[in-house]
Amino acid sequence: MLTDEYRYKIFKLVEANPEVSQRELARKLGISLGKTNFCLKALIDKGLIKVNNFRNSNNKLAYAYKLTPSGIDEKANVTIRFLKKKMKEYELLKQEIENISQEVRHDSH
Amino acid sequence: MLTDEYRYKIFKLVEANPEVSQRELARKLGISLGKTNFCLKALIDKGLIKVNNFRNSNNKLAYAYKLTPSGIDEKANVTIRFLKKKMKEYELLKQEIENISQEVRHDSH
DNA sequence: TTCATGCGTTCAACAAATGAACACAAAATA
DNA sequence: TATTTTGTGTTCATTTGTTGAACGCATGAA
Repeated sequence: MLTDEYRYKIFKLVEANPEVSQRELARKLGISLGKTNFCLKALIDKGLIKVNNFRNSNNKLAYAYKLTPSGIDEKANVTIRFLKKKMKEYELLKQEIENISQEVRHDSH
Repeated sequence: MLTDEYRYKIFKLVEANPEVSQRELARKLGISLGKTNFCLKALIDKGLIKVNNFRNSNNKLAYAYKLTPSGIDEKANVTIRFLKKKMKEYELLKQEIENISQEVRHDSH
């Protein structure tokens, strides 16, 4: 399942390091290789990321994942969406902590 | 899967309203009836909650879920554990929001 | 008696995630 | 050159977690 969390993180990681492998991506995302492949391919299929084969400094064939122009746009959108979601979570969490703290104080007195 | 979140919420809901049905519990927990039954039974099997059959004011047979003495102890423990977990989440979330906010500011300038 | 309601319980079906296994290409080694 | 090793993306059977319709049962209502 491809959520904004993974959209955001994949865009960010790929932009920072286009030569990242799917295995390393999986490790950094904290998810399995299979899911990483699924999410990444979804972004590729939508034309937001493209795959380049290129020769690196050692003349070795390597993969590079690059954000397309629409991918760059989408990264900005997703980042804002994800941030807003996190800020909402933050407020809810703050309230929940206050509520539980009050329960704890109340129960122990 | 029975996590501290549901342990905490079930203890709290059952203590506040022992006559709650599993369907109402499910609704308040925001999970399915099957999962509610699974979690509640786990707490019953551990001797933390006991089931009473009793006659209510209309002489109708009804169920009541009551925290046992060890259940009351465990509720206090779980509440503290859950609160600590939420406070850790809170700090992580705060940091994450700061990081993303900075990215957004940086990218748009 | 018969029907309707509401209870806990079950479990087939679904959804999501995993990671071992695979085909392939390049590099390293014999 | 030929062979083995390494590292890539890809696949998919398996596992894990969740759902909610369906069931048996007990009570109240008709």
